[in-house]
Amino acid sequence: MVNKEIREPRQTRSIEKKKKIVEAGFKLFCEKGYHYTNTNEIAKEAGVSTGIVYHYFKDKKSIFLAVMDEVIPRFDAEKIKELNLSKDKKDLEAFFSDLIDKNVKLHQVTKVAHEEFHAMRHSDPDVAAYMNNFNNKFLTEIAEDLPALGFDISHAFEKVDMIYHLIDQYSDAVAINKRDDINYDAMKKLLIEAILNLIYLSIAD
Amino acid sequence: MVNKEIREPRQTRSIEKKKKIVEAGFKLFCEKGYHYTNTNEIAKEAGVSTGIVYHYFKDKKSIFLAVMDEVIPRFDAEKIKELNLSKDKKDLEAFFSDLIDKNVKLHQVTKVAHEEFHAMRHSDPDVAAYMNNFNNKFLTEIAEDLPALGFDISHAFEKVDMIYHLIDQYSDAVAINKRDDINYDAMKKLLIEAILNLIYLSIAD
Amino acid sequence: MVNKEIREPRQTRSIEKKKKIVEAGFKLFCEKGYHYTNTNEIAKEAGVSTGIVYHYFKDKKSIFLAVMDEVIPRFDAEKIKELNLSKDKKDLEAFFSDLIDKNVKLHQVTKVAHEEFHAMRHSDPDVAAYMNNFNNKFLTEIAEDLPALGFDISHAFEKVDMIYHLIDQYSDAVAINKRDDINYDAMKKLLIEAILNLIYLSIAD
Amino acid sequence: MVNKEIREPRQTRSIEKKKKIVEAGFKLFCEKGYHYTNTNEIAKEAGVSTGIVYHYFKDKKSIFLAVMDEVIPRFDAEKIKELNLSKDKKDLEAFFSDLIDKNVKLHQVTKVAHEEFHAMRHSDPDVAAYMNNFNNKFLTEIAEDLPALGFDISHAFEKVDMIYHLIDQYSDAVAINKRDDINYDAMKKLLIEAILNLIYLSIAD
DNA sequence: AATGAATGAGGTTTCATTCAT
DNA sequence: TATGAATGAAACCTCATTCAT
Repeated sequence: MVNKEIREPRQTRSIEKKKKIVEAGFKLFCEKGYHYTNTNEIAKEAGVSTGIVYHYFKDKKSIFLAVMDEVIPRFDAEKIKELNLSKDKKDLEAFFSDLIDKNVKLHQVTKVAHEEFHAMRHSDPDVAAYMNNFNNKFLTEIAEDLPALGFDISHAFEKVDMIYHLIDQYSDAVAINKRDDINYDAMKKLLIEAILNLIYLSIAD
Repeated sequence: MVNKEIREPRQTRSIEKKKKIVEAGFKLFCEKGYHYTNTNEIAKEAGVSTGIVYHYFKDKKSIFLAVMDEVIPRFDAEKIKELNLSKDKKDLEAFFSDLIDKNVKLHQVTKVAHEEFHAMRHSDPDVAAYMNNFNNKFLTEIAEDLPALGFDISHAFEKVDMIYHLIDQYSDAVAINKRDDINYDAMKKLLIEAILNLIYLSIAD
Repeated sequence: MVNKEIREPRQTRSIEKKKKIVEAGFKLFCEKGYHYTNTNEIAKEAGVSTGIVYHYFKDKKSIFLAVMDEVIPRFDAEKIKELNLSKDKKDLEAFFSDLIDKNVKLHQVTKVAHEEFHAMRHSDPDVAAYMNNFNNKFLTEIAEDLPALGFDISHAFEKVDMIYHLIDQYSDAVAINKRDDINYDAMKKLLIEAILNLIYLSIAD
Repeated sequence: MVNKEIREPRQTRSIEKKKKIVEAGFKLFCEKGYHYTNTNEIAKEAGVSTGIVYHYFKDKKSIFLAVMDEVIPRFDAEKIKELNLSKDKKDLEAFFSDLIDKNVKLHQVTKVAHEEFHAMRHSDPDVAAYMNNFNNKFLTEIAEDLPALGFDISHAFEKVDMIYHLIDQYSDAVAINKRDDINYDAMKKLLIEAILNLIYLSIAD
């Protein structure tokens, strides 16, 4: 029917309105989940009319995708910032301790958002593609940057992937799913040891 | 001739019907996600009428809860079976290699289910409570069994948790989200080394 | 998504409900036109709920198609009945006079319906295909039946088509779009003469 | 240097803009039908803004009415031109053959428009009034012109009407709704014969 | 005279749940 | 127990029209 592309508004006020919709979507998706948030609520939360939402977005899912576009890079930007910040660190133990602490905090803040993204990933191929692609790119970049950071290690891509998930898993556990029988401080020490061991591990091809 | 009908006891047939509904729900939730599966489809897939679904279940969410109740233990039973099966193994390297391979296979089937359960956690406190407890209980059990299996290691709970997630993460990567720049055979070797290192790692409290 | 075929209800009460929806659609489409009738109105007019409409029909257009399916054959059945009725007529002039009169009356009754069908034909290919097919089949059948009726004329198909439209056009003019400067009685006589001439006309191939 | 702008008179530019909107409306109404064309599309097709459309036209229907006002006369002007062009023809057979051919060509373009106008007639009394009058006026004019063209025939109005519709019907069939079992060349010959017969037909009042 | 973002009522359709049988 | 037709609230989305600029 109508060739209806998603508008990229030029004027400042318009961009702000689009942003407001994305922010409203982000807030509500986090609070209630994608499927329990309806477009009228998003419009109301953004302080705009129903119609204008569809002026800027093709459909509800596009709002979600825009939220991801907006939010995920914001999170990962913070992660990379942490990384750069410690470029000249020689004490790897302290570096990872720091990195882990920061990641835990980030998890505490972004928890709901990540959960929702994760949830959507399952039932929607577009979301899945987006998230997989993003994570992979992120990890590949880090692995590629390692030599410049002074690390010349074998199987960098594989190790970075493993380390990333170890840290993420730990952060997740601390931030979201705490167990009584786990000593998280001890676990953190184990984690750092495991990471350091892993970095200098070499295997026979 | 005497009309001698074979009468299936009602309760049994009921239970079977209920089971069919749960199986149908499980299948469809995995395939399409909770929110994209409707009750008519579940009924059709189960080979029963729409109405009867509401005879056995209060509402749609109850079907989901029943699926969790029914399905998650089944998976974990399989996992534990694998573990028991190799109780007498002395060669840990070979043991973990085997365990990883089996977990990869299991993953392709269970991952979708787990993701869906995880996804629902966000929008429903009942699901959240269930999920948070389950995995934890499973891991706690394994850690508690370790001494009986001949392993007397420090920080068993923490290590089991880390190892479990390392393996799970690897399985996930292989089964679902493969990257081009990763050599998964090398990664597996690294993984096993890391696990073995971790097991005998000791840290100062 | 869901494979949702249009149900063909078996039970009598269901069939009646489906019929009611079609009748309601027919009535409202005639009164207000397809685009000015909404599905809620159809449901209300049929005395059913909105939902059940979509139990029997895939979408709004399907209701329209069903109305056509139901109504057009009904009209044409009447036309053909007239034709059979006069199988043994020898006086062609009287026969056509009669046929024309009846067609005029039919036009007066079916006018609105036909106009609506015609209107939809333009903007909807499905409707167009249906109507073209129907009319063509109807005329072809008549032409094929002519020998059995005792008429062995050349170019029967072409002639039947022309005669049909001549009569239809006349009926339309009388029933719907009367002009002051036309003497419709005289026109009818001309029409009959033209038809008779046409029947026995032969042309060189 | 004197800033000497060439100033297009406002009114003229306005009229041109209005014309563009009408042309756009005509094009889109023909292509997709009135109800499937929205005002934004018309504006875009006309190369103007949405707002300005409502400066020149009260509402969407007014655009349609303007399209009719503008377009129908244009077509009929062409038809009459064809007629005049052959004023001095003596060979009626050749004349009609030519007229038919030209009408067939014209039909492909005008038919869609006429159908749409016709369709709108049903749901709108304004359109109905306009349409009912227009064709009638056109045919009346031709019939009144006939004596001046050298034809002094009885029942001119009725015959012109019938001939017009015979040709139109034929053109329609050839241009739009071709059937396999019809030989359109033969049909054309029959058509011309029928017309000639009709012209000189006299009936008893 | 001109723009195009903005409005919001209203349309079509879905689906968890109920109910007559 | 069992059926599946029936309900109707609520979701997503469209579009004629208005309005701030």
